[in-house]
Amino acid sequence: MGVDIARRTQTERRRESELGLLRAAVEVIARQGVGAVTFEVLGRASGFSRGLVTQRFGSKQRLIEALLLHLHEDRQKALAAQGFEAMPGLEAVLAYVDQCLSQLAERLEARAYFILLSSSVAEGSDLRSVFRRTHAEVEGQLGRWIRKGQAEGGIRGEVDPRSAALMIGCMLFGTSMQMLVDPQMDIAPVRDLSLIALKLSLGA
Amino acid sequence: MGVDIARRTQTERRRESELGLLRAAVEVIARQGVGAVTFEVLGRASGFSRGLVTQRFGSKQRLIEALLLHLHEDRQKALAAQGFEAMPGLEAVLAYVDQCLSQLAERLEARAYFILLSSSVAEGSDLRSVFRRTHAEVEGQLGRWIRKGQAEGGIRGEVDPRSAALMIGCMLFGTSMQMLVDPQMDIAPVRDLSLIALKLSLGA
DNA sequence: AGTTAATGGTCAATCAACAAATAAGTTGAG
DNA sequence: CTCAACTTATTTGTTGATTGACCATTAACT
Repeated sequence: MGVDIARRTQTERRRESELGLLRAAVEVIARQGVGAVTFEVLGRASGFSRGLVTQRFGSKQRLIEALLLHLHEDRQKALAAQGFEAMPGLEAVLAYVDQCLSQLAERLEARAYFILLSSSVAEGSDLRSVFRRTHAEVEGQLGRWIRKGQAEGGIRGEVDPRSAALMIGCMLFGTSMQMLVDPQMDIAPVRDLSLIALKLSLGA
Repeated sequence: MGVDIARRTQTERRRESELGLLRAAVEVIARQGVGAVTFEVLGRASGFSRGLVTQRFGSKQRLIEALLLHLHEDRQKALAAQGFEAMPGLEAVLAYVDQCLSQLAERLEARAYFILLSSSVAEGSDLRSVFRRTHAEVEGQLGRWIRKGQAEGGIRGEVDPRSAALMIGCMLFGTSMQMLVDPQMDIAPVRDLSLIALKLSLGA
């Protein structure tokens, strides 16, 4: 009985290669852009062969869709773990904005997400519908916090939660994009000003 | 001496074909995305042949660069014609924001601009440096208006003009992108809320 | 005639996708 | 327990389609 270090079950192999390919896709996209995503490059970056993507995902298109789903699920999980629900509404909104903007600098996944989003806009691809859904989810969440804030009295009642949520979404979107255009940008003052603007326009 | 309707000088021919190609590029980009921009498609859309782009611009890359320059110059001209300079600072800022957001729905050029921007982010292309410059110009302009507003007393003195300008730029950027992701989006409430937020956070 | 503009044939490179071949893991009969 | 048949995972060879670019030819202007 040798040291069966390398021995894994088929399910494990499958899972590991799938995650490996997704991770590789994130890195390639975040570092070199979607244009660099070829089966060849993906194979090298993942340590597998160029043929595996097709085997696992059927096509490049589907790999990207799977990746997007993966990124979104991760994001939702991270969100749930953050404890925003326990905070007062206004505070939750502000903390969420804060966290989104920080993540972009730190996490390759966040970069990859917005780069994919850019790509879908650039190509007019139907991946946009997926992004519409994920944005709608974010805005739904923001809207609930805003309503909660209104119930608590921390947020003015005249504010329309849907519109405010959408505006906040746009703000986050734009700041994230600007960071991708100009990575040198100092995000702190923009974040601070955005938070102030939100406090003033939402706060009771 | 026949009716020389079609007779043009070489310079005119050159200028017309160049503008025709640029106009075609705008339309293709705005309607079908940058992925659809091939010499073939561009030829058909412009009414010229697929070979002309290479003749006029040398390469696809250079066509895009020329287009970007063209779009930016047009935008600057439109801006100058708008009479923002005569307004009080705060008002100019708000009117500018308003105008940017309206244009996006109306003008193909504005769509094309942001689609190209998305593409440069998606591909990590060095076209981003051009966008950094154009954004810096917009922010410079906004910054001047803000300083003017501070001198006039309409904008609070504590506001840092550079950061505020950058924040406004991000807001515009994000709202524009969101419109490209979801053309069905109702922009009016977002615009109104954004303007309110700006008034509250900048206004004295 | 001479010069400049525009066209369309052609080529080489890139790349996604398919499929046949190989490697790794599983199962069950002896 | 073990090894051979079988299933599943992975690799590698190949192909067809797309497309940017080049260039020789034709058309338009001077």
